[in-house]
Amino acid sequence: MEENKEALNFIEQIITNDLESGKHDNIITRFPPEPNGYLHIGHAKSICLNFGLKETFNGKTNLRFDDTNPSKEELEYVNSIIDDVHWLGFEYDNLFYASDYFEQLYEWAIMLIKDGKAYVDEQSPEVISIQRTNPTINGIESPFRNRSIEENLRLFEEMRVGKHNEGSMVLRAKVDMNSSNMHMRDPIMYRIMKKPHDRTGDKWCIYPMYDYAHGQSDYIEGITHSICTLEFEVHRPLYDWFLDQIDTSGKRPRQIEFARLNLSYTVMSKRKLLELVKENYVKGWDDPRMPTISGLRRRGYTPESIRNFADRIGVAKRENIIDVGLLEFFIREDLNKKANRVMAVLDPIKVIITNYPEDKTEILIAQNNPEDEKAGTRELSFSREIFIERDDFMENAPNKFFRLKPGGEVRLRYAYFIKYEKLIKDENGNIKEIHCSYDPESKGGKSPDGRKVKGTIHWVDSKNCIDAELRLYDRLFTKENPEDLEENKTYLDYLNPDSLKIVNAKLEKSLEIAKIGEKYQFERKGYFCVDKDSNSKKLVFNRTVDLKDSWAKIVKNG
RNA sequence: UGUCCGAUGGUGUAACGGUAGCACUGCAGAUUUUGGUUCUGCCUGUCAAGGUUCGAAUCCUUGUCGGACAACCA
Repeated sequence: MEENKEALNFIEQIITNDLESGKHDNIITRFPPEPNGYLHIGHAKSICLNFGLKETFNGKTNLRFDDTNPSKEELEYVNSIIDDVHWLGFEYDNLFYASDYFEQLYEWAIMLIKDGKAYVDEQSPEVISIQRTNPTINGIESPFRNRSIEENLRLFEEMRVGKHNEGSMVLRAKVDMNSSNMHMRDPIMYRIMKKPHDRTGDKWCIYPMYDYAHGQSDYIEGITHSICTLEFEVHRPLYDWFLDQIDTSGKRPRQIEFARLNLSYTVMSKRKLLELVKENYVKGWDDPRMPTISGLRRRGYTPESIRNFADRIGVAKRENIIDVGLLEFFIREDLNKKANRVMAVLDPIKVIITNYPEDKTEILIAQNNPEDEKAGTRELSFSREIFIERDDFMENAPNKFFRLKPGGEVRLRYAYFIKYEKLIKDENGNIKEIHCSYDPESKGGKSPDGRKVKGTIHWVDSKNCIDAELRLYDRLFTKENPEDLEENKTYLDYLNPDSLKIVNAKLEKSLEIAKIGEKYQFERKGYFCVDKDSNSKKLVFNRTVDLKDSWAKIVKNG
């Protein structure tokens, strides 16, 4: 056997080098979400990356909430994030909060002031912005930039104790007002925000900004490789500048950026996802059409399928849009192995088997999963009247249509061969029922004379079936990249009006005891899972994904 | 416009100066009691132009195209 040597992505290569060179003996990564929304599949990529590094290099990974802005953050989000990380199958070594470090951060800020590297600015956001000008020309220094250390110390202390109003002053780092990198033009370290914090209560009314808090938090935790997305690339010089102020050993966290995940036919920004929820374009963060982890979970996706997906898409620095079809491939692959098969008729039409005894019911044996011997078998009831799928019959069928049609014979899965006899229509010409005859010799789906029947269709016994609501989902947006806007449009203009279709289906009786979250393959129709809206009176299923359908392709391509 | 980053089939991602490979998609076929699964085969690619070299996707130069940044958000 050839050794299966996986190619390393560029981050793994950096880490390998750092380990070989002796820069680090072991590595620590972190996943640092802000608790201001639910995690989505893009976060899953980051989670798999960070926790994957821990596994590959036998290191550690912390979950750290970047909770530096109490005006946007909520406990609900903290809890959902913890759930989602666990559900994906990862265990963090430590659970931390940036707010754990507020006191240390404050002390370092004092130190910076004492070093003459930070100052209190009393200008408005507008003025500060104007003075930063633009990257092509030098900035303008704040008139407060060079006030005395004593005054800075006094004012910063006053900010902390709440003596000043929100927006009246900020603490700024004294970096370089002429830098071509705007983030270096005296970035704001602290702002006044008189809002209680979920974890620190009303202890603080000043809160550190991301750029200041993030790197220092990494440092406190001993993070070796601080992995973030590409848009933070320009922040890196500032990340390093802040670390320069507290450490010169070189054994410091290193920020590495990679390209975030984009998926076709959906949006991935938290702001937009929040809007979809708040404005009721979807029914909550876990709506199965959402690209959130909780949405995918409810839709019927498995953690394995998402992890396999994350593995396969790789990690690089170029912008990308991954075809949502790839995600679907991985859930089909996983469910094909795991999901038991059952029969469900989504759009039922009645078939009467005229030569089958009126009061007879028999039990047939069906395989639960042809991909898995151990899945066992189940019993199916069969009688004179059954339901089949409306589009499994065609009155004027082309040659290539090998389901039920005049003059044709078809196999009822695990049951009998049946032959078309006649059609009963209502006064409007709609088909009411189909009359067929069966071959009693073909029980189980095989005929002793060995004749071939090309088509096999699914069915349920009309006397012994249950009703259920099926929610058939389609992509949420009609445009491959809903953020690629045409004139005068917003991404909302590309919402797919048919992203959810609800049908009432007939299911085989065995599904009666199906439990919330259970996943099935409805043969020939797709993978479905039991939704939490189910109750003892009514079962509700979500369609996770349909099956590949080469007949649909033939129809489509003529 | 200024700085930074990136560019390999339709979509992603490898190749670390030495045969451009893999996955998905697409197409064709085989098998099949799911038009599913499985199996086989095929199509399509190094942004451009120069240079270095026996040899360049890879190194250098220039250009082109795409992205990020100019929040008291993260």
